[in-house]
Amino acid sequence: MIQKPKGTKDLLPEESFKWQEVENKLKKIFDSYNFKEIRVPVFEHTELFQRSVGETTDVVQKEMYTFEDKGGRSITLRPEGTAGVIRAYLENGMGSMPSPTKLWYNMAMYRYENVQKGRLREFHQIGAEIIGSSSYLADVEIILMANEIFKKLNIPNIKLTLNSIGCPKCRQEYQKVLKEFIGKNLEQYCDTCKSRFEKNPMRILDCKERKCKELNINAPKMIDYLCEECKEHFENVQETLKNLKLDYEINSSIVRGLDYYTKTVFEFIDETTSLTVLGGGRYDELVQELGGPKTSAIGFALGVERLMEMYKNEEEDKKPDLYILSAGQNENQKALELSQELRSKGYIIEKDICERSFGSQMKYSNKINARYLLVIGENELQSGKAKIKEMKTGVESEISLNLEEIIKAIEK
RNA sequence: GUGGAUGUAGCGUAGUUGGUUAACGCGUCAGUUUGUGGCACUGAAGACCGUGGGUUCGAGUCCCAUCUUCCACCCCA
Repeated sequence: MIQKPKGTKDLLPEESFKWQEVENKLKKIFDSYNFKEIRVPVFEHTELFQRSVGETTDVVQKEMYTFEDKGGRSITLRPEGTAGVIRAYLENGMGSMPSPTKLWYNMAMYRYENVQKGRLREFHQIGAEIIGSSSYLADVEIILMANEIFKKLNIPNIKLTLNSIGCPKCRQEYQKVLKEFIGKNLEQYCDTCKSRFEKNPMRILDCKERKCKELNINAPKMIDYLCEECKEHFENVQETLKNLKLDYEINSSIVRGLDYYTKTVFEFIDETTSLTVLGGGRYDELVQELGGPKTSAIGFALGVERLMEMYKNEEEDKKPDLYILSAGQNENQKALELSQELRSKGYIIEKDICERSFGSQMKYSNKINARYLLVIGENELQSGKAKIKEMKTGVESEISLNLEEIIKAIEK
């Protein structure tokens, strides 16, 4: 038997219904903030991700599904959503539409990772982006909207953590100080940290090795080296969140795994698994980096599979309103006609399509939890009268065999 | 990429120190029931025991490899 590729998942009806429920709820939230949906290609030119996500990141270095197509182009299955969205924003001239542009997406992502809990090779992210605002108010709006998701879905034990990683200006200054600090004990750090020292020293603060963590305890913090503008921006964000009574925690070790982030970065963490369910931040340089005009932006991405782990179904999938039981050529024909008419009126109708026996159809109608049962046999066809039965109570009533009467009976 | 565990019908399991046609429960389908479901009873279908090698007269049981799934590291959503 051929199995599905490693790190992929089949969504069976029971679960896909749960996904729909969540998707519908999120759609309502996005609508209420006036975000519009965007859909972009699953694959892009590899260069797009190299330029945006960053050449030195793990995502680009070892996790991308990259291949050459038959025309010799280097193509990559998207490992994240923002790059493609910004590319589409620029390519379609969305910058000349009323600004800011507020977009959301729900797309599959692809990363060649080692599979484990909450980690797949094909996974889904629901994300949102505000393009064209440098104000702290945009930060607040995107964080509020993210927070709304957990509230509306009744998901407890979610912690919001915040940090600011500054802008290229203050980061340069900070990195100098940081390198000085780390440089003193560089020998004691792990190998990956050592290799990051020159290219991207800030990533060292994110190392989970116990030894490195200890060494980092007294490391200078980015927030202490923010330039005036970044500092004020971050203070405004915090001030506003406090006024809104939205709890958060400053975590100076959040640096995010993608290079394009600036200023505010944040993560919503599931405290029971300590997995990041939603992560995001500001990216004021990315639009320019991808060839557009200087444009500030901020966004987040939510791991759908991770969210689903925490979400408890609130509704049940719909059951058939009516099962029409029939046996015999003419009877089947009548059942088919009635089914089609009822279906076009929006009712969920099930009928025999296997030419099964009376008894089998009875059992089947019960198994699929049909609300009502209508029997069409020889007698009914001749007399024009039929019995319709409410399955739950077993109560039967006689009706004329026509649309109006059937609808009246099942609407009861 | 590194380390550890796992793998028997759709699902959950049994399978005794290697020894004939791989067992059970649930589920599926059908019959008892050409005219009313759930219960019960009867029967049927469904597994080359993850895959490929090897050891052996003989392998679901032992060995090797490989894949999958799960866990940890790493990284991230």
